[in-house]
Amino acid sequence: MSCETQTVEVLRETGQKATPQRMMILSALRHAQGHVTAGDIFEQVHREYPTVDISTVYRTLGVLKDLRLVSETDMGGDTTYEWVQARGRHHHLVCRECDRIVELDHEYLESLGAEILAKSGFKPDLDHFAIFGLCSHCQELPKVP
Amino acid sequence: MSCETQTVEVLRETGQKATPQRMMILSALRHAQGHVTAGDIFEQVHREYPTVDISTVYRTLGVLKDLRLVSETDMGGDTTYEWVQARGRHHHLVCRECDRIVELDHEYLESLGAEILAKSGFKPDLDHFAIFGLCSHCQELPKVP
DNA sequence: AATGCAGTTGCAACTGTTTGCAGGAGCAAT
DNA sequence: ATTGCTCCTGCAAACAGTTGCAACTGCATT
Repeated sequence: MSCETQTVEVLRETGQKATPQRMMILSALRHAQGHVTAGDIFEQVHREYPTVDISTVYRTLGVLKDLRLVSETDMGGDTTYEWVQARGRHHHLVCRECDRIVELDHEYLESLGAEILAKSGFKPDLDHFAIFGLCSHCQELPKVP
Repeated sequence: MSCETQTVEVLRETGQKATPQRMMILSALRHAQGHVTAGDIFEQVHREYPTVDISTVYRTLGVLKDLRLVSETDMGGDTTYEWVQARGRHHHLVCRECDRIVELDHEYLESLGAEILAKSGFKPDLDHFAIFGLCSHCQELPKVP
């Protein structure tokens, strides 16, 4: 079963509809390399289908996020979205001084998730985290703005 | 040294100024129970000092956040702020189905922070986290919107 | 007490994101 | 193929939060 058909199934199973707008947004997300903003997607879809509205993009991203098909992350600038199957689970360390971003392997959060589930019964979504802090470089600097 | 004086010192040491507006925002933050939004603070300060602008509130919160005197957290609604000394480090588990919020002890994140620092040299700010997921109650439910 | 300058303020305009609404369209059943 | 119900869409208006700017002010220095 193709990726497209599979997503359509998931939508229908949850009582939702596969509209042309959604298909184009889906396609833009899947073909994107890495993280994209709602604006990026809007721009791309708008080229082929000029009447789509940015609110439809946001609403579709919301639906896909609820279905856990895309991850939503705030890394300091505009909110970014990513097709989760594209890259698997990974996270980001965002430096609050220099804004540099380093990737973090999922394994670091795996045990945290298991621990929280075991002790409180809460099942955390640990698909895509942004953790702010100071990178090794900026920790040594005597704070020069 | 009082809490007020101490904060004023921190501001001056970093080349910043202790203005009446900032003092009132500071006071509103410290006397608040728990998390407050920028709007809450604005409303309170505005009563005594009607000419303050909401942008001043946001800018002051930004300064205090950079100084690590307040924490900033997105728990789903408007961004909330908290005077860090008031409650110490704690975190929140936010259910994506029912929006219920459970507190999480700091100890769960302590080892994660140490591990990240040891292996990547990045020093994460783990003052106040919001972790989204499914609470134990909603995991059992057959998804009723 | 007066000075000078860097940091701060209020305003207004702007950004990204969300929401209410009335019309439109997908899809399951017939 | 038609129906009918429900969900979805585009629009416009609203929202929280940010930014550029000219005027102002805290405060270190004298």
